[in-house]
Amino acid sequence: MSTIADVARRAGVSKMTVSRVINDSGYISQETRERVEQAISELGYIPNALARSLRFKQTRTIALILTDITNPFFTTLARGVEDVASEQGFSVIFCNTDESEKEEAEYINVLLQKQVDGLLLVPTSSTEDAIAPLREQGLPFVLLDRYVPGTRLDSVRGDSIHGAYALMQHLLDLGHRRIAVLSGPAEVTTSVDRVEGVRRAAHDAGLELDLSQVYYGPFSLEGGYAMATQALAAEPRPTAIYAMNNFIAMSALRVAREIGLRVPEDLSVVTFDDLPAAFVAEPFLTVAEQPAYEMGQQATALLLDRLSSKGPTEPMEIILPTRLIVRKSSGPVPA
Amino acid sequence: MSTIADVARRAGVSKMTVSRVINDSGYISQETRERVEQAISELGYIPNALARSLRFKQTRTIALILTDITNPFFTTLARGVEDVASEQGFSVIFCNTDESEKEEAEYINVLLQKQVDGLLLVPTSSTEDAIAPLREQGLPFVLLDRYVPGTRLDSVRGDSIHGAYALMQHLLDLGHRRIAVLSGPAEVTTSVDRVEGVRRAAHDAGLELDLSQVYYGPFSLEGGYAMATQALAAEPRPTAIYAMNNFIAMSALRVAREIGLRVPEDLSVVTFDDLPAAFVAEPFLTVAEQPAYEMGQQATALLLDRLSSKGPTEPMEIILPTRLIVRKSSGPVPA
DNA sequence: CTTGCATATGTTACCGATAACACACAATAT
DNA sequence: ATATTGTGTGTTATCGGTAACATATGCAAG
Repeated sequence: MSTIADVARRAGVSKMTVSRVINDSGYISQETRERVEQAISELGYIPNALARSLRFKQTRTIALILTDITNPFFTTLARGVEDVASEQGFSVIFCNTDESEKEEAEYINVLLQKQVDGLLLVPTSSTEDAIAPLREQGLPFVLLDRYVPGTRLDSVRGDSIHGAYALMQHLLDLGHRRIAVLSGPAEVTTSVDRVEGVRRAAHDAGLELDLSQVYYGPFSLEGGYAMATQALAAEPRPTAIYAMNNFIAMSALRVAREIGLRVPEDLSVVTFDDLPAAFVAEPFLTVAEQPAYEMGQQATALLLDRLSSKGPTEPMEIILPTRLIVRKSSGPVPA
Repeated sequence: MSTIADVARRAGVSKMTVSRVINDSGYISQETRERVEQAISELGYIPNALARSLRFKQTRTIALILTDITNPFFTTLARGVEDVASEQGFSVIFCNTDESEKEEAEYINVLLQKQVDGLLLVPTSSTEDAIAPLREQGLPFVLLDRYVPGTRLDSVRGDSIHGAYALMQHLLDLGHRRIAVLSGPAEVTTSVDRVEGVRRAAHDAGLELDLSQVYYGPFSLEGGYAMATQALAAEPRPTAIYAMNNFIAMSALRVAREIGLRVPEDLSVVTFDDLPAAFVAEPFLTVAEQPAYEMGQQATALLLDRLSSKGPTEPMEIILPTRLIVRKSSGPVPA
């Protein structure tokens, strides 16, 4: 691995002259430039970005901390992030926390050490603990998908309240009254907001949300399985299941099948988050779809914007609309 | 952002002493250690990994270059990579090439500049062009999923030949003889090997593969759609479609539905790559499943191993077995 | 003929860390 | 009493770049 000094020696000039050729800055005679370029290609010289970063205090690297890249919502979002970042010459480090605050804190610590220019974060907890070090070190960051209540921070997320409202309204319109809500963790803002959307829809229909019908658990297949099992064992059995994410919905479908319930004849199932068309031959689930790719794009654009513009600005909250897609998993109340 | 010099000043010692405290190296009196630790926490000092990396020539960062993180096979693989890497204290930069050699070359260039310690690469082309700079700069790398024919390089991949063989044998056992093979790009080794597996299975059954029934196209929904449309328009129509990846299979199912063919009654469909259980309520496709997560894990383990052990070793090719999972998308030949 | 500016290149210091070496002092060995 | 060893700390140089400043030459303007 040759350095700028090697190139300089070979071309018989100073390091500075080589630097000028590389960065096309200052005055260089045509002849010198050619000699330097010759030396560069002979040595296969590649500038060391580390050294540059050390001086410039800029790594042109950002990080994306999410809970699990394996969740198709986050996969798509990650793709949106990487597309925008790479277009603007930034690299993306990705990290999976699995909802662990400890993992999250460790990743943040490492990323601070690595001097990433900015951070996109799907926060695991609703407290400010995780982001405290970020503020302290002055690292620009944008919250993704979730936010931290009571703070004003840059954040990009789906419109959970209205999305949840529309989905609930759809069930109510179909005549459902016994609706089991399988939510994510009670501390996560997406859960809270979606339950709130559900509550409002019920309220606006002249009903009150039966809190005993709201289950809380992890946003995972296992969490969904446990909640669905419990919910469907209740008497009288709910006529609809309202899942707060795709994993939970998938488990609900599984449990329904296991206990011999047909969807939607015996049980309606609706959920947040759609699955990419590439994964489903025949789209079946009625969903509130979030624009995951755009979320990733916009969060990254916002972050990179923060990096380039110096002055402090008002925090920005970008809330993207969800889209209700009615399919075959929801139907009228069974007789 | 405070530096080691700030800490030293505040604690009234030299930078070296602070460095010793941080790294717990050399001799330090208890009293000095406490003063330094005090200063560190007062300043919220975080060591600059860039500066360290510059000295040590080690960034503890690797990169993963793949075609598209959105493909569930690669998503799962990426998760395997990140899990092993983070466990060993490495960060992962991820890059999507979309099968573009230009993108690939650009990413590689940037990553070389950023001094990543190693690279995991799903090569876009079958030539050595892309990896030439890697060898030249002496950057350790492991090929993933695909390889470069005629070279001996570290690589981890699925057993395409035997996987394809088993899947073909399954179709032949069911009595299918008119089988359309919807392959990926003809230059990609996974395509080549899978077609070879198909050919061998046919040969061993006393048949010869009808090359006019082999279609080549991108490993994408669009590619699959075009190939499936063409294949199913042929006369006599094939009784089975053999897709070489999940996207192609999904499009094949779509085309079948569009032209009113029932699967598997009118048409059997089999494919490489399974979808994670979380995405499918009722698993339907007969597949040759590749252990994507393990592939990511093993490739990363191999790469990190190369980084820590100095001496040159024999290149290692790890070929992981695929698993035939027979489901409902394949059935006997229609009468 | 001197001043001034454009052109071309080199020198020094620095970004933030650490290895290697130097130095000072105490305790122990001879 | 002196040499040796262990302990604790500081100084210098370095990783690979670049900003800021310094230097040198040629040519046009006053």
